[in-house]
Amino acid sequence: MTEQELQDSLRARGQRVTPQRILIHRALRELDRHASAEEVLERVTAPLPNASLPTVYATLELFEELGVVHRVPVAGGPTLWDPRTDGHHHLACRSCGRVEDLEGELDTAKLLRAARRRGFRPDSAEVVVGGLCGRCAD
Amino acid sequence: MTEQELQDSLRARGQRVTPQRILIHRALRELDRHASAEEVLERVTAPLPNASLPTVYATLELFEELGVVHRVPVAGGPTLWDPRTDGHHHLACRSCGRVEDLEGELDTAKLLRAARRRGFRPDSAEVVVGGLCGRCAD
DNA sequence: CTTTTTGCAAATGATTTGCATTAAC
DNA sequence: GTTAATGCAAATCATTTGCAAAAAG
Repeated sequence: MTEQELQDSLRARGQRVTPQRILIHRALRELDRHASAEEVLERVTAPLPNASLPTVYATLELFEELGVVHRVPVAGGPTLWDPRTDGHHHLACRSCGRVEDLEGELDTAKLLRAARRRGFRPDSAEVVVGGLCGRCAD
Repeated sequence: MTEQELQDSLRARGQRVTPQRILIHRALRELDRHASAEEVLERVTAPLPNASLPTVYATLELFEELGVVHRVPVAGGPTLWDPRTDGHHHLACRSCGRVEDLEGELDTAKLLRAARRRGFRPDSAEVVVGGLCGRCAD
């Protein structure tokens, strides 16, 4: 998502366009990996020395509602934020906790049907492949 | 997993069999749903009034290493513990945070291959279907 | 000018650590 | 007897809240 699209998305919901929001979005794009709120703040701190964690948290949550980012809950660590907005899968190292994107098709039709049968209204189906990353598989 | 199997599993790793461990395992089986450490403690407190949270946390982590339980990271809440040891999938309500088991087959061979191509040594592939549960889909 | 957003300080909630005591083996 | 496991109190880590000041529209 471009900066212009973010601004449009914000205005469309009556949300204000602030330097913090622009910079947090830019930080996520530039980090180009799953980052924690702390990591985002660090990156935002260079251009905006007084930026605060509460603002980062509030903004990431807002972005999630706007569909700008995905929240990736992590076992035993801070939740990570993923700037990709398309449905995709994840690799999670159970030793170091690292989470990476994983490309690949998957036929989830059967599972989604099972979910609906349970009264659930599904809107995503993502796989987490667990195991050991190359570095930890020693 | 039966109580006997748990004891064998503990002894096989040189771990001691304690009433706390037996009762925490029993609590998980009897709760028969994804429970938080707090909820496990509550249930253990009846037979063992002095049981403590640190012991519950340490024990659940040990059980995870033994493959006795699964840890389910939850966004915006305490991590939940799942007494099922077979690979299975999850439904996660993005409104109330509830997590339920989901039965169903899935061909993950292609994804696992992609994971290995990335130097990853995968040992599980589980789907999280996100959306709204029946109650929250109003 | 009005209302939202921000930053700061403090609060909360979950989980972990240090350490003396207790219990398994 | 030795060593690991437990319970307690206190610490830590991630995240949220209250509120006055600053900034967006």
